[in-house]
Amino acid sequence: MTPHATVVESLRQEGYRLTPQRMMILDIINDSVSHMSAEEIHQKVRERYPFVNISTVYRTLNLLKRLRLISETDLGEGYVRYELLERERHHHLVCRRCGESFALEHDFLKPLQLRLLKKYGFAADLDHFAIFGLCQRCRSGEGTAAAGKEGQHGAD
Amino acid sequence: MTPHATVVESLRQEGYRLTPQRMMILDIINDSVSHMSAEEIHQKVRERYPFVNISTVYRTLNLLKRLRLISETDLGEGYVRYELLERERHHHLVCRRCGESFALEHDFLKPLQLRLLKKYGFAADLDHFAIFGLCQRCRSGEGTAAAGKEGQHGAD
DNA sequence: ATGCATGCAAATTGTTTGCACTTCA
DNA sequence: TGAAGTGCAAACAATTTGCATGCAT
Repeated sequence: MTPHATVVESLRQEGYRLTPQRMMILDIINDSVSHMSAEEIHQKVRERYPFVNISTVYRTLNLLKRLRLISETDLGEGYVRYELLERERHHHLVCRRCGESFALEHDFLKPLQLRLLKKYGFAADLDHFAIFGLCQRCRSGEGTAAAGKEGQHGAD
Repeated sequence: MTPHATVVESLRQEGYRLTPQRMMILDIINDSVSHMSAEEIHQKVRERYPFVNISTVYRTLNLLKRLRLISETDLGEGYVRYELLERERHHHLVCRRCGESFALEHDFLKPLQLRLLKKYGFAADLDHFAIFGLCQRCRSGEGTAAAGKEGQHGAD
């Protein structure tokens, strides 16, 4: 599948070249069901064409990020995940105890976004947020305490 | 100034030792006006007692974080900042273009926190959030584009 | 042709860890 | 006295960068 036309056009319009590497990386991100890490993207790209360097992946990711074509999300895993911004907005509730991650509809954050815009004229990038806390199960004491990461991490 | 009694007691009650290093680190965090990086804390501590190692700082910070006595905030600077959780909650709006940071009262996030609790039973750690976006000035085109960090970064 | 893009390897950097020594409870 | 805490240095791992080469426009 080819990257959605808008992404490609965004690149061209800004004067960036559409190299095979960038195409492949875009393809991968576009095809993926969920958000991927740089390493995962690199692996996938190499399955098709083994000579793409990880630094190229990072450089492309940074470019797309700067152009706001992809979002960057820190789920507290020690690396960040990327995803096309075209996708339907969604967010995550991440339990700091058991590590479980729950989806959160974007509508949940819309009021906040709107208030920030109205009161401060601040256009928040609430594209793909991660909110840390304690899930219901862990709160009620029966937490599995599996892969719990401590602390409050970033939303992208 | 001595760390607030509650913090000290929290430590003791959990069975942790109250070593001079931990005291000093707590003092520093407590005295500081704003949130500090691990490196800054280390520097300050060394002004008083030059033999405290950076790894001890990190270990102490992680301990306090685990006990939820301090918050960890990622302002997109490449390192995280720490702060006593006793403090009055506040958050940040960080402009991705000019890098400027604006304070945001906690009341702004309370509705979200409440809704997450009610609907999902999820107790969000909305202690010290950072929300990235475009500030009013930059939106109106007169952005200074000073230290702009690209991408969407985490709240702590 | 010419400057943007890539590959490669080395560097960076915040943070963590292993281990021996120390010290508090 | 014995586990918890510390110092030190080395390890880590994700990401970035310098530079020579290559390719798109």
